[in-house]
Amino acid sequence: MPELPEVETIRRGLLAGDACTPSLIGQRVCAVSILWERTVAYPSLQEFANLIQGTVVSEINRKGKFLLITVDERFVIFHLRMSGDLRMRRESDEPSQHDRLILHFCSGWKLTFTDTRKFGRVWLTPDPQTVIGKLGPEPLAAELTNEIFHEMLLARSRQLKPLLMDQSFLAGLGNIYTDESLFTAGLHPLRVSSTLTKKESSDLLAAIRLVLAKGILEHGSSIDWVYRGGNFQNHFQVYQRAGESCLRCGAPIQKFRVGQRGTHICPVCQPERG
DNA sequence: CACGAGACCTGTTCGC
DNA sequence: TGCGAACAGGTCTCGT
Repeated sequence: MPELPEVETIRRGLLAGDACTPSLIGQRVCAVSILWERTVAYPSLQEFANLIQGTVVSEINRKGKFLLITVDERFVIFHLRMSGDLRMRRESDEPSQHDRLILHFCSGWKLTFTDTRKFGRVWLTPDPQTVIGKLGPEPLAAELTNEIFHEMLLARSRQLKPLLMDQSFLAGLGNIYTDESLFTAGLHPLRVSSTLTKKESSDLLAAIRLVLAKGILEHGSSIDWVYRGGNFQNHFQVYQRAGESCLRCGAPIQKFRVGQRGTHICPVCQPERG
């Protein structure tokens, strides 16, 4: 599920709650269940359980694909990786087969971290920088200007797709939103970052922001068996559309591998040479 | 520094 | 129908 728009959707849901679910804010932790030990990246299982006990949730923030939940003077930081999901459930609700960690609240609700593939991780730390300190800038932040972004691209000599997916370069893009952004910008995934003109660079940043904003507006993408109610999958221009017609020019969408990741382009709209 | 391969995991889909 | 291979929204580590 989770790239920036999906994590942001989860954050907003936990923050606001809905008709059937309370907000995560204000919940007091009365116990924790750790069902897959490797889920806890830091500290030890024992310390994690001891330190979180009795704390109260006061804030939910996001940086890139990380979700930061403030509990008293510390932060519970989740990374959902490939298949993680977070939701509020009643204590009386049936446990899910893939629950990996559960925060039990005094209110009778619980926050369940469900993660089929077990790649997801959680940290509990007083200093978030130890976990998210190496992340690049938020693509949606106003401080990231066209000039800065162009300089960032010129400072590297890397293929655009792996560079955009590098979280230390830019925080939040994954496979789907990278492919969609490159298509929107009309740039080939293998273009070398240092060759981009000022215009191409600002077009790319605008494309990234447009695609991410649409993704958030549609509550993220719901693919395969993991369904959260997002709708962005119905707006894909190239992702998962190999062989289908480009919605802009009609040429068949191509799929190939870039750095072990399935990559989708329109060969006409995204020529190899700029 | 840049890049590819392998590892970490489970579940679904595809090809024979 | 059955079975193995390939593939999936991510990231880390290692070798070249």
